Amino acid sequence: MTSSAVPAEPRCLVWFRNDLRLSDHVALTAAARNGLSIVTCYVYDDTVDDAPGGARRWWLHASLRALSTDIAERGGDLLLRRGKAAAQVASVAVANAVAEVHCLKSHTPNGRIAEAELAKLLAARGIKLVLHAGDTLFDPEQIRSGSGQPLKVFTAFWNACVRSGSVGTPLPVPSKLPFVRSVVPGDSLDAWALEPKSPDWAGDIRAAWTPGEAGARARLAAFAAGPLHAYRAERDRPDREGSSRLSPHLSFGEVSPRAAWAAAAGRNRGENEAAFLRELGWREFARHLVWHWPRFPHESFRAEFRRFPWRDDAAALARWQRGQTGYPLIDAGMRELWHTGWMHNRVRMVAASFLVKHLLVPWQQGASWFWDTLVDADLANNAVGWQWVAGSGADAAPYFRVFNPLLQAQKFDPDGHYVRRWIPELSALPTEFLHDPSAAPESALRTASVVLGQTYPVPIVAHSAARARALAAYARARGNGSSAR
DNA sequence: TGAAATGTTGGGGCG
DNA sequence: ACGCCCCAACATTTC
Repeated sequence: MTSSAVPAEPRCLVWFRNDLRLSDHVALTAAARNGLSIVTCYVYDDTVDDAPGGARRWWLHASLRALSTDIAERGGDLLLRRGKAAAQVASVAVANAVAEVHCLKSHTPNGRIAEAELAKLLAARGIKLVLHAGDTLFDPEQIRSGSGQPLKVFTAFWNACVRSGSVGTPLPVPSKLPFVRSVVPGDSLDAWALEPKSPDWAGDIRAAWTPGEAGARARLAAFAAGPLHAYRAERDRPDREGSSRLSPHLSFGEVSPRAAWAAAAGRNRGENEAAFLRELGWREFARHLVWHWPRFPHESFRAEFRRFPWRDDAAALARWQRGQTGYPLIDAGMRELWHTGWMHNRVRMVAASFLVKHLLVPWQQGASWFWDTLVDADLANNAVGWQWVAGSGADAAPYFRVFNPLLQAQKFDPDGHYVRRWIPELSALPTEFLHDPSAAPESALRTASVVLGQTYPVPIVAHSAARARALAAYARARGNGSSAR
């Protein structure tokens, strides 16, 4: 195919990023209103350090296929390009002689760099770049303290958000979308080979999820009709279907935060609706922090944690990754993550705390594993979550809040359904011993065919000793801090 | 969006 | 009747 064709009519370009939807898409809606024909594109940039990990590549493949279909049904064509985002978008824009490029504004360091480079490339050709704020409910740049500073405490941040105005109604898919084909060719999705081939490890993930805008809307509707009504308490129960499971859909932008807000913020907003909206608030807060502190994803926000005596323990990290720590709740979570690309939030907190505090492994190593295995991995949420657990972040859990995996299991998986589901080798143990097999009597282990150290590991560390070690390490880091100041 | 150690209180058993 | 002890239950402090 040649690329010399000149478009017959004036065009604009909509660049899809982490916003793989047609409804409530402010950039698409703006483009649909400006009277120009619309070319659409997506760029897969795997040259950046926050390129999608394995689980997200699988999801991206399915989601792009869904978006391509949705666009094709409306007479369009999603052009696929691979490489540096700014260069690719600019080349598509120039070849199609577009007047404007529309996209949603990013909050990540790499996203912002791409926008700046793109603006420069386009300006040199007289093309306008129009950035739209549509990835958050409230523009994270605009929310400030009374003295104009960015906010470091969640509650103050969320109060400022809520005070700043009401959240708008989600936009429908534009009724008229004058899509046209690009005059230059793109890649085929299959050629990107985003799906695992040999071995195909995505079987369980495929069964657990329906990527794409339609799947996202169905999930939101099912959540709003059911679990939302008991969300405040049930969201803490990994043994039940109490959470929204919207995170991967939100992270790819298959559903907008505004649509999620609208599903819970309507009439009779009670404690359950408020609790869900508050979780959307943490997503906003994470974007706010990363916007104002672009180093947040990479280094500890609080200085004393940059000199923390972390351990370089590849063996411990590997056991944590594989779900072989000997603490059933943690191992169940890590195996749920590996098999489904997702882990219940309560278990994420306990498992993350265990890596950082019981094993003293730097939070970045845990964040990196989550990045590769979570289908919902999001740069801001991931870093803010890990730093919250580690105690190194803004408005973080105090360092001495060390989760006791046994107590957490007894409290949030009281009947052991969650642990039994993911650790079948322990499933025959009576519930009273299930969460702490190393304390079970020999007879119970024998009856359940559990041989500690063989069929299931002995705990990698003893809880009380590990807790004491973590507190001592923190005291050392803090002590160093005050003397070095 | 903790847990453990420590302190306080009050009922009941008992000499 | 009274003081003493034990200890569970609850509250506070500390990590």
